Amino acid sequence: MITQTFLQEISQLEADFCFALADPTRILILYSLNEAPRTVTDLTIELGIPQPTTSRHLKILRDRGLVAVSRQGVSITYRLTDTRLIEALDLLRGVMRDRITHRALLMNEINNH
Amino acid sequence: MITQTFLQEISQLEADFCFALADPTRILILYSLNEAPRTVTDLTIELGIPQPTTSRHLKILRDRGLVAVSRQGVSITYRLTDTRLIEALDLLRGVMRDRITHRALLMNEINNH
DNA sequence: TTTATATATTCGCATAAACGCATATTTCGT
DNA sequence: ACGAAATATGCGTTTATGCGAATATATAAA
Repeated sequence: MITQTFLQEISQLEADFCFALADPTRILILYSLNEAPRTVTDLTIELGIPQPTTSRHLKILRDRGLVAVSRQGVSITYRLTDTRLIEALDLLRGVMRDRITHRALLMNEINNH
Repeated sequence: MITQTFLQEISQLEADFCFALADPTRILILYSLNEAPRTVTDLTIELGIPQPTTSRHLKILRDRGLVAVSRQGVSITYRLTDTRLIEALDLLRGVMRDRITHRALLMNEINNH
C-alpha cells in the first residue's frame, strides 16, 4: 500500500537531490567532474572562486551523495558518483534550448511582418 | 568563443530550472500533471494542502515555464509543458533507488557476518 | 616537532523562501 | 449589477541560504 506520507517522503528525497542541482556554481562543478575527477584546487582555479566557496559547494554535493571523495596525500580528489546526474542536467538543458529556439522563431515572425 | 560569463549564465538558467524542482510538493504536482492536466482545485484536493499554497507553487512552476495554463470558465487547468522534465526526475529517482538498494545490500552483509 | 600546503569549518550578515492567513481578482449565472 | 465559485496575491513571520573573512584541521616533508 502506498500511503500519502510515503509519496511525500520519496518526493522529499528527490527534492534534496534537486536542491543540490539548484545552483549555477554546483552545476559547473558537476559538469567539470564529468570530464574528469578534480581536486578542490583544480575546481577553485577553473571556476575562479574562493577556495572556501568551492569546499562549501562540494560539501553540499557530497552530503547528498552526488560526488565522492578520495584523498591523495594532502590533496582531495572529487569525482561524480553517477553519470545519470549529467544526463538529467542535459535533458533540462535540452528543454531550455528548445524554448529559446522557439522564442527566437517567434521574434523572427514578428520582425518579418 | 565561449566566455566564462556565458557558461555562468547558462548554468544560472539551468539552476533556475532545478530550483523549481527542489521542493517535494512541486515534484508531486509535476508527476500529477504528467498523468493528466488538472485544475488548481484538483491538485489542492489531491495533495491535501491549502489552495493558496497550491497556487503559489504553480506560480513558481509557471514563471519558469515548467507548466502552462488554460482557462475554462472560472477554473484554470495546468499542464506539463515538456515530458522531459519527468524523464529528468525519473533519472534522479533511479539514482536514488540504486543508492538505497546498495545500502540495503551492505546492511545484509553486516547482519550476516 | 616545525612548517608549508591543501582543504574544511565557523561566524556574522544580508538576502531570499515557505507558510498561514486574510483578502483581492476573475468569471459565470441570475 | 450582484453573488458565488475558483484562483491569485499581499502581508507578516519564521526559517533557510549564500557569501566573505577569518580560522581550524589534516597531511607530508624536513
